[in-house]
Amino acid sequence: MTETGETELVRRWRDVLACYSTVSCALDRALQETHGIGMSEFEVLDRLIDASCEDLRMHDLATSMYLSQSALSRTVARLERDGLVERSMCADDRRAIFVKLTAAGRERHTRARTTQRAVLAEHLMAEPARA
Amino acid sequence: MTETGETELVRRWRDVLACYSTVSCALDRALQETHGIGMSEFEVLDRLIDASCEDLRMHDLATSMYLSQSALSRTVARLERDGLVERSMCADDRRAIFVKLTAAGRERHTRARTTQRAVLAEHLMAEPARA
DNA sequence: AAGCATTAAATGCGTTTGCATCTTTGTTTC
DNA sequence: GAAACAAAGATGCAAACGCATTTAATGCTT
Repeated sequence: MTETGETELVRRWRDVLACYSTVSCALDRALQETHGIGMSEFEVLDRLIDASCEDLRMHDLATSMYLSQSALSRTVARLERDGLVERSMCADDRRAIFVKLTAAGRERHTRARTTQRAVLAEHLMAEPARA
Repeated sequence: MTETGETELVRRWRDVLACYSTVSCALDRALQETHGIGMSEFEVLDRLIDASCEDLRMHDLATSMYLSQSALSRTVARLERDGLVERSMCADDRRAIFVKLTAAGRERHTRARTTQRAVLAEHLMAEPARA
C-alpha cells in the first residue's frame, strides 16, 4: 500500500521504543539520584530556560511538553514545593498562572543539564544512524 | 569532546521524545479503545507470537521487554485474567512459570496487530528521515 | 447586561509503574 | 548434607500519569 513496508515500520517503532526506554530510564535515574528531580521536572526547567522571557503561562508550557495538562500542573506543583519555580497570578488574564524560575531553579537546571548531556552522550551516541 | 556536538545530541533526544510520545499515546489509546488492551499487553502477546515455541518463561519475556520484572508480572496477570494467556508450572525448574497464548489471545493479537500497523503507518510515517 | 459556551488551571480517582522485599526453589561451598 | 548464596516470580507500597470533573475567569451572542 505504501512505500515503507509494514515490517519496516514495525522495525522502526521497535528502534524508537528501545532507544526511548534505555535513555529515559538512565536519564530519570541519573537526574533523580544526583539532583533530586525527575525527567518531567527537568523538562519544565529546560523550557523555562529556553523561553528567555522569564515567565511562561502554564498553558504555553503545556503545549510544548509531552505531558497531560493535569500532569504538568502537578509537576509544577512539585517544582514549587522544592523552591525551584514560583507561580504567580497574571494580571491580564486572571485564569492564567505565570511560572517563573527561581535562582535555585536556575542553578539546579545548570547542574542537571551537565548530567543530562553526559547521559545522552553515553546512551544516545551508540544508536544506529537508521537508514 | 566527541564528533557529535552536544546540541546535536539534545536535538536527537528531543526527536526521539517527540516520536515516542506521539506514537505511544496514539497506539495505547487505539489498542485500548478497540481491543481493550494496553501497549504493554500487546507487546507481551507480540513476543509470544514471535517466539514460535509456544510457551516462554517469565524471565525470558522479561529480558526482551522494556518493563521491570514486577510490571511484567502484573501485565501477565492481567492478560491471564482476561483469558488471553495461561500460566503453568515448569517441571524442570519449579521457580519458573511458563506463559502460553490461548486461542483467544492469539486471535486478539491478530486483530490488534492490524490496529498497531495502522497507527504506525499514520503516525510514524511522517517522521523526518533525520540527517 | 444576562446567559451560555469556552478556556486556564486544579483536583479526585483509578491505573500502571518501579523499587524493595518476600517466598520458594535451585546451586554452590564447606 | 547443611548452610549460605543466587535466581524466579509475586506483592506491598508510594510516585506519577491520564481522564473526567470542578472552579473560576473570559468572551461572545442576543
